[in-house]
Amino acid sequence: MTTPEPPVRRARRGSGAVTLHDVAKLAGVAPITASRALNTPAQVSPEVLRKVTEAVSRIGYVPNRLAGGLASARSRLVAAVVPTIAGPVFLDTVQALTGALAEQGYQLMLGQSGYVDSREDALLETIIGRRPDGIVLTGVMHSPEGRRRLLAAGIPVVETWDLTPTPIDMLVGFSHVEVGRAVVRFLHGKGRRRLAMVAGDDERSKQRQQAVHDSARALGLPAVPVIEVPAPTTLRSGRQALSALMAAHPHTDAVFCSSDLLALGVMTEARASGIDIPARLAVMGFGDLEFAADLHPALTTVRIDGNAIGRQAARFIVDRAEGREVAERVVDIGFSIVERDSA
Amino acid sequence: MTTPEPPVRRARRGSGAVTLHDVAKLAGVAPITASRALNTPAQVSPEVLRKVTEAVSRIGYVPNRLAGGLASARSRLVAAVVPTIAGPVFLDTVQALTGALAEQGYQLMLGQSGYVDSREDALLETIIGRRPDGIVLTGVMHSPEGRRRLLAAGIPVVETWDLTPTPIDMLVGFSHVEVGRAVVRFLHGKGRRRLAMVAGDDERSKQRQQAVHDSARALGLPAVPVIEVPAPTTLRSGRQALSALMAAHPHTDAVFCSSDLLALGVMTEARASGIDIPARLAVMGFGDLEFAADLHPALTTVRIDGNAIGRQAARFIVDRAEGREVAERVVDIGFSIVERDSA
DNA sequence: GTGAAAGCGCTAACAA
DNA sequence: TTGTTAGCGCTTTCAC
Repeated sequence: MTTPEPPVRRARRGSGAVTLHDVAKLAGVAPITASRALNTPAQVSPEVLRKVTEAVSRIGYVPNRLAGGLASARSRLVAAVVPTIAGPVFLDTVQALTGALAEQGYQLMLGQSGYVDSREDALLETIIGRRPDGIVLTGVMHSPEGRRRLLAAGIPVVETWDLTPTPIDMLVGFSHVEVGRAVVRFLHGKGRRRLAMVAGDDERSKQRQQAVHDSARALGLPAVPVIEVPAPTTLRSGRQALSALMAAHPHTDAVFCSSDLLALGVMTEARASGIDIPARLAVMGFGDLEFAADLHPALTTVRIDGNAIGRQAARFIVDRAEGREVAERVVDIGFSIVERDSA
Repeated sequence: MTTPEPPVRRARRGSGAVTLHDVAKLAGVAPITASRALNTPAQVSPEVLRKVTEAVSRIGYVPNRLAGGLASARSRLVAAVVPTIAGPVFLDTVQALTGALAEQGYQLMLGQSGYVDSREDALLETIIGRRPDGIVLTGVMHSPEGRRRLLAAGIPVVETWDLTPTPIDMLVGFSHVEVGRAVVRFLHGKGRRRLAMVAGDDERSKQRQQAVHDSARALGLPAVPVIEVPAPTTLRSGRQALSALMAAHPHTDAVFCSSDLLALGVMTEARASGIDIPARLAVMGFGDLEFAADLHPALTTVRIDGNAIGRQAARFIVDRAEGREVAERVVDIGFSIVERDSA
């Protein structure tokens, strides 16, 4: 007579990977102690710390952050949304963000809002599904519906590259209106009177356009024609825009472009059609990308410190994730006009 | 007289977020059924599907992918490593990768190997910790130690932008040796005899250098001087390189640059010092970035389809993650020489 | 087609 | 300082 078999425990086999359990066993401590040794080493005795550290390197343990994130409700993941990564404008910001986050043990997930047929809500859904500790919106407009979902999910949000009057949460940017004004003052101060703009069709560009328009009027300058080009801006659209501009407004003596790449396009077209820069036409860019200083003539442009924006955004999110209250939720990173040869 | 209180269950409160349990309750089914309705709708009855779908949208349920990934050992996360995101070379690849993965419900994590004081093993550790379903190495060299760790972790690896003889796992790229040969043949065919190179100091560039050197010798051309510039390549280093080159080798009649940005720098410097392109000096780039066609003169360059590389890499990884065996693990994406005006 | 039970690997809460 | 217990939210396994 046989005793009834106990129910067969068909335990799900783990992935076979080394787990914290293995470390703990090898070190002769409880798993939680091993966990503490790794996460808050100050809380364990030097002896335990040593044993755990040794066990970790002996068996090549790499903590499973999925499990850690699930248990602690802190994923150490940060999402960044850009219109497209292919435009050079936000690269510095993304780079700085990635780097600064990595230094703190956080990682960046990249989302592109401008990608073909990706509806905003689908993007938000994939992002929220990862339960990131924060989300950085860069050069991105978002629907009221999107704002609500983000807020509802309780995810800290940093908006960047703008200074909206009603931020969702945190904000690091600068005033595009001020940029518009400063550029008009600058060009006016250089004796330019017939200004024009070549501008991308994004929201921030529109703000600068409006400011340029208003400032020009205030200074008694003629109306400022605007050639709109689709975002993302390219060298090609800069060339086309200048040729359209000169056809319609041949007496233009200064062009403010909404990106350095557009400015390069304008300069390229100018050279191809024998327009002297800056004698006949002043050209200003926006962004101060790395190449701006080395163009010929060197590009006068509006310097935006994308790197600083990225670092501040990272600081905001890490502070919030670590439970530190963020005193000032809005940082104006400012801008400056870098005067070179093209204007 | 009071009955003894049951032991207080201080259950850890959930984050308060809506879970699959809530959906199931609302739909009147078991959680696992709700799970199936969402993940494998073909397995449930239309009636159940309807109820679950409705419940989801009613309470705004967003699945927790951390939990899902932990339970299923499939994170639907893919890591990409680039030297730095700030250089324009790999942008198309990263963009295509992000987009193609997003379409399949996967997400991209970005890692930069060239960031300050980030040791390779630290980067690998953070990546492996997320248990990604795949990792894409782009323009990145990796130590034998790194290869072993990746392999040991069982993570599918796609190397890109090169055709190494001993791939770790999967590979999508092209032959830099062939590029070097083709460029020399092309320039030789155009009657150029005194070739030179301006080259970044990365490994792939070295392969092209060697090939150029060998091909030139085979054709009986004089030795090809190389001006090395640090990676990432910039417009500025292109300018400096040309001026150094012309000082040392004034009779050079063709320059092959290891990036379009370098080529733009060379062209800029040439113009600044009155060197006519292409009459006096032919210039070739590498990459065929978006701006190349619109330069003045339009840049003759080696076209690399970074977008296709990204899409193929995504396909490799998704195929593997979905359990489809990848028949051919190496894809040569090829290249072509785009003849324009500069050479 | 649907469900109960168990567990993925980790950490919060409590207790000692 | 260390350990026990009970989950985090989901999917696998097995059974019906």
